[in-house]
Amino acid sequence: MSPVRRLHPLADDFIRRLESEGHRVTSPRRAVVDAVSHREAPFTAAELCDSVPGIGRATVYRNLRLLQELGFLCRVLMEDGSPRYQPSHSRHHHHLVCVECGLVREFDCDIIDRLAPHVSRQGLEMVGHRLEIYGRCTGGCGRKAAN
Amino acid sequence: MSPVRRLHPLADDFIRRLESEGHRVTSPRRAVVDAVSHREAPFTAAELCDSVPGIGRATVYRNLRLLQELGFLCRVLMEDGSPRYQPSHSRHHHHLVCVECGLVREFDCDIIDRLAPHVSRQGLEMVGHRLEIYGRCTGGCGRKAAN
DNA sequence: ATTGCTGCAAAGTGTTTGCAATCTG
DNA sequence: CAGATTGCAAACACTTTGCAGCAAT
Repeated sequence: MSPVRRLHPLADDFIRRLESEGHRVTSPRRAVVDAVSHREAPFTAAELCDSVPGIGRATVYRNLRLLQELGFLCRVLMEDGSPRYQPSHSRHHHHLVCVECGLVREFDCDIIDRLAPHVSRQGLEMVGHRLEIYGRCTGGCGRKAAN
Repeated sequence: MSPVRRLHPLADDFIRRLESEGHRVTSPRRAVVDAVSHREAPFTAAELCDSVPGIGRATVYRNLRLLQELGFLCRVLMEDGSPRYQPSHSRHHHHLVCVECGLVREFDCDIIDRLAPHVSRQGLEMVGHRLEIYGRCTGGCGRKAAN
């Protein structure tokens, strides 16, 4: 157990879900979960490493993957294809990515699923998709790669 | 100049466009363009390197980038985020990617652009997007990562 | 007491860069 | 000929892995 510092509410939820799925709650894992929970804008793996000093890169990556698998985090691809991570707030959604400040909003819409028949006509049975929309915050976002 | 072997018609077109834009047509470049033109399924940079033996990796990468910039090639992201390349046949399109055989079809539709007002309501002025649809060839594709 | 988790360092990927030599236009 | 292009190898950036020790349950 050890120093039980106060956790972000989201982190608290994640921890509970980790426990309930039989994963061990270690102190490094707790730190990663907590760091992740505080993020507003999507972050890179390297940034996450920086925000949990003293914790090994490998551990950060391993937990990053675990959190993705459990659906706590989603991976967002930036315009150049590089991945960022962000806490996932809803089950299925797309991403609105500001190319200026890097902010990502979730965006719900089932428009793609409605393409299924159209796609099927092209000879493909749809099993998934990736949609990211890039743009600029209207009204100016100012902040650069906010955090 | 040197050994002017017969080129794929598409390659021929690319070469002409390269010339007209002031790029030099060297023999390695010609080889890359030709190799690229023969591909049906999307390929990785490594595969392209293999198909132009004797030509440096760096050269392949540099030309790969040039061809993308000129719009001859498009980059397709597979489900895991890894990039593949494919000759681009139309200006704007999305991709239908078979997760079994790796085949990629182009898919035209302006559905995303029609989301613009909706997105704008979320505070983002859309400047671009990425849409890839994953699925399985109906009727069975058989071939594994064709090409 | 198990056995999952961690840290380290090494090994992988995949892509880019510095630079001298080479080739095109 | 000037300047773009190439090849090589080294450098990079990012992520994974092997393994021995540690710690949560």
